[in-house]
Amino acid sequence: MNYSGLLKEYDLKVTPQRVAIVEELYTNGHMNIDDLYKKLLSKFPSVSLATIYKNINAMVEKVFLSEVKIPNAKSVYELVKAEHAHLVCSSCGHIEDIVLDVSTIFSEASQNSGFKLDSTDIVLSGTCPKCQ
Amino acid sequence: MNYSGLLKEYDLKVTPQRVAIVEELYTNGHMNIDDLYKKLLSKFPSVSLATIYKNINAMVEKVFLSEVKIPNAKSVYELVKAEHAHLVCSSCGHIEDIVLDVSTIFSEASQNSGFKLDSTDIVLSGTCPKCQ
DNA sequence: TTATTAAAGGATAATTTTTTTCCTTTAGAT
DNA sequence: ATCTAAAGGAAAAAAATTATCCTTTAATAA
Repeated sequence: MNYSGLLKEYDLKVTPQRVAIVEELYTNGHMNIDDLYKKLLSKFPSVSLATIYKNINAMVEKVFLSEVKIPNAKSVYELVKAEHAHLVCSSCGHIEDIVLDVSTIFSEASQNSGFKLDSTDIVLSGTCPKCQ
Repeated sequence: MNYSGLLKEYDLKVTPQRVAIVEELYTNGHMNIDDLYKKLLSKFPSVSLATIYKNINAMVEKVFLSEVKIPNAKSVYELVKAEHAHLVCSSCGHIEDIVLDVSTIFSEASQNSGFKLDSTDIVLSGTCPKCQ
């Protein structure tokens, strides 16, 4: 995967720290700030936590990453991709993506509320196959 | 509405500060920590922010309140009630409840993932009627 | 009603989390 | 190779949350 290219597409200057962040997120799917910091520290022993924050914020700003708020846990970040929901295992914390057909819910909600909707955030919690 | 009774049902000692918190949430539906603190300050000029935190945590612990994580905003709290989703206006910040039929999504997700699901957190964002 | 006690409130300190500042380094363009 | 705006790192500052300690009070029972 061409991480530098991805960063450029989103008007983000390519630095080793940024490439590492994107690489980690690409590999692990969902990570919180601490996960990222620990991973980056092993590659860049002097990396600063502020660098993680500044970069995550910049990437979210450019709509290259998105923040996923998880019940009873810290937010995780992921690369922006096609719309999807999230599954969270309350037992082991594992998070995975799932594509759902939300059109019914979407129209049901618009009609009943009068809102002009433009995005959905769906997190389903339960127990993953391994933890059952 | 009998706020003291509600608190007792959830094994929470009845204090004026707690009654005020429940009253505010009952009246306003969804409030964040700062909203609550400001409201309580007007009734109890010497109330401490720590009291708000301690009580909110206690009430969440007893499953009397629940935290709702909102995209790009602070969490809000609400009285626990029948399952429902949330609508958020990106323009004015207004939040309202909406009851949706999530059974389809629920079974779709369980079947495709193997997760044993037990709760859904759904936040739909858009523009409310007033802001359109 | 009063006395007792465990819990809650308030003030403050301590932690934790996140952002900002300031200076040095570096990526990207010339 | 040079220049410049932006990024990194260290540290401080700010913001958010939790803990501590003492006082007050709600709930219980005498």
